[in-house]
Amino acid sequence: MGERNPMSMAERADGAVELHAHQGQTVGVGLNAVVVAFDDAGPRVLLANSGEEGMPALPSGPLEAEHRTLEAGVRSWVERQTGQPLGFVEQLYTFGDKSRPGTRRFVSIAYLALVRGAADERPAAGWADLYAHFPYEDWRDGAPGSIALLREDLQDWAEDAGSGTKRGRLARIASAFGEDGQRWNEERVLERYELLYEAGLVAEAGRDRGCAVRARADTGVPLALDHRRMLATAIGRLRAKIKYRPVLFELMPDEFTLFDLQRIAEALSGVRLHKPNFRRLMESQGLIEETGRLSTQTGGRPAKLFRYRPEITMERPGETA
Amino acid sequence: MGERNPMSMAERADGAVELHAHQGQTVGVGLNAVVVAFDDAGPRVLLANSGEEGMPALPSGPLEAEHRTLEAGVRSWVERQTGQPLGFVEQLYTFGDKSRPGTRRFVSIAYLALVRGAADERPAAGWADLYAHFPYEDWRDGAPGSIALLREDLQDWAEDAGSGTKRGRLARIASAFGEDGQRWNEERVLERYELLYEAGLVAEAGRDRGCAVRARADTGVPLALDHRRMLATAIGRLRAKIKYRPVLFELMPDEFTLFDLQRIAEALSGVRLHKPNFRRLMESQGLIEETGRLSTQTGGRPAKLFRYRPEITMERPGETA
DNA sequence: GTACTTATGCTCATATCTAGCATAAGCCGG
DNA sequence: CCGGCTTATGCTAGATATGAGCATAAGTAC
Repeated sequence: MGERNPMSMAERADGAVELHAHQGQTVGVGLNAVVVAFDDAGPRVLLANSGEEGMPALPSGPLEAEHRTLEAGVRSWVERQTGQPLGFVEQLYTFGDKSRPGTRRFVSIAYLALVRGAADERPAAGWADLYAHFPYEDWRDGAPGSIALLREDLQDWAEDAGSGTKRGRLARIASAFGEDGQRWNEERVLERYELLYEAGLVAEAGRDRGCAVRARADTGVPLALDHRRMLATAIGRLRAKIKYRPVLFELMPDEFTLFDLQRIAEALSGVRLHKPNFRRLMESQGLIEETGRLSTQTGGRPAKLFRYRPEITMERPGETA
Repeated sequence: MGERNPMSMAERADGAVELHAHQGQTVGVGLNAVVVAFDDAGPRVLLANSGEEGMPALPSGPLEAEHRTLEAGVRSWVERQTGQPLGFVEQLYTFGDKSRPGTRRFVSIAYLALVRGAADERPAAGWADLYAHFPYEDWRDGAPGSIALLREDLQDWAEDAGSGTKRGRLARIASAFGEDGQRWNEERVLERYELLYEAGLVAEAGRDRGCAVRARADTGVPLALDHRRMLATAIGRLRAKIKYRPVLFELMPDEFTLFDLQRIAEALSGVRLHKPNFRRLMESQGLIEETGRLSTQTGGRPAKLFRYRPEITMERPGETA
């Protein structure tokens, strides 16, 4: 229980904590970052080394006195741990449930960050394939192979319950995985992950409850603590946000083709888009302009290069959720 | 920086109430609630008494050991301070900037809550008129009287700056207040409040900086600390959310007419809606059903009474942002 | 030059949103 | 009982956005 166990504040709490708890508790505040980028291999997430059971973890650290703002604290920790400076940063969610009775409470404030380029430019940092942690979220080449098995596993879990619970579970499964009639809603990433967790189909569930995982389907590479839940929250938020805010450009280089843009939109949302429509949408919004140059890297007809016009957007960073 | 261990949150708990990080940081975690309801007089927000300069404050209190979850902590504090039990609760944002050098850091987790009925049923609690704090946000009867003067005040503030800053300020004003061409976007509540704060046009700005407020326009009743900012965040989120989630029903009685529903939607969003279109939208979504009864309270033709069908929605509470 | 690849532009059908108008069905004062 | 008032309810035309397919342009590889 020593230094090796990274976020084990909970276990280290001394008795004084509980004794005086009625006064308002001893609370540790942690900052976590889901840093997303994109390279030739696809969407990536930045991971730091961790101790806990060897599972990789998000970059994170405690809130410190020098941090003028929470956001500054996140930037500082990520850069210290991975060398990666952050561009766009936005608060995601604050997690603070009491983990186990008798353990010390820990509040974790999770952030989403987007950076340009990943392994290409900064191979030192620990970039991982985003979809390695959520294989069932990638529908770019049609329904993932694991999805049928996954549904069966979930079905079994629903069957195990009493009729009341069972109906509720079936409804939630249908809503999250788009079963009857409804179609796949790519934004419900967290809903899906939570179902899998409750159903005991992800490794974290087995770890936290000390029982074996009975999943036959591939439910992805686990992360330390509740970091995969944070990642799910981040992906869901990002998938929703790219539809109404120009966040995509935070991932793009200075110059790009419309198809580059589309590839990234598809990679993040996990679904294929109709090319002419995507192009029309982008051009109609007035957020980009031609640079006048062409890209000959296409393999076919050269594509016009565009640049983002940040003047258009004057969103204030941070809490504009 | 003795500890290089990236995730060394393992700091000793040393005081009864707060954590001393080795950098000397102590953190208190507070919970705040923006509780919104609706009565005959319009939209209301629940306020608790406060000490600070006599300004009213949101119900709030420190996170305690008994609170199993953050949300449970919020419910507990609101009920303790105002007697009001909460229904729908959703996390809003976590504020944690260092207020003044030398002061202890405080992290505040703000929640949005919706309850049915306000002064009607529970006159003891401190319900205040929501738009008393944001008079310029109520466009139900056309542009508020203060808006022209407000724009002039903001204009003056922009003029005061150097040309670079000035352009930025003008752009932000135009974006937030919908000046040239753009029309009023009712969701940008926080953006507007922050502009007014920066421009020194709200009482909190004068209070925090110790200088006089030069506003000629009515910029609303101030709240303690940064509570009006939280309220602005809540209103913005709520205005956005009623468009794509059935949150409106959290404010409604069991039975209501379509026009009742519309009045509340208008009260929250601060703009008038087209009656036939609102009605069509509500009826097409399948979220409500007729009870078979009629309301004769209309003053004209009696209106059909409806009830909400919660079976339809199986949103998980909490983090489904 | 021919085959292949990707970019780009256009059109049509379908949903959704906006706005105005017409009718229904209660109340009220005579 | 009647006309005038109020509010509820229903319909429809036009504008705008979305979804999907097809035709053409302009490079590369052989």
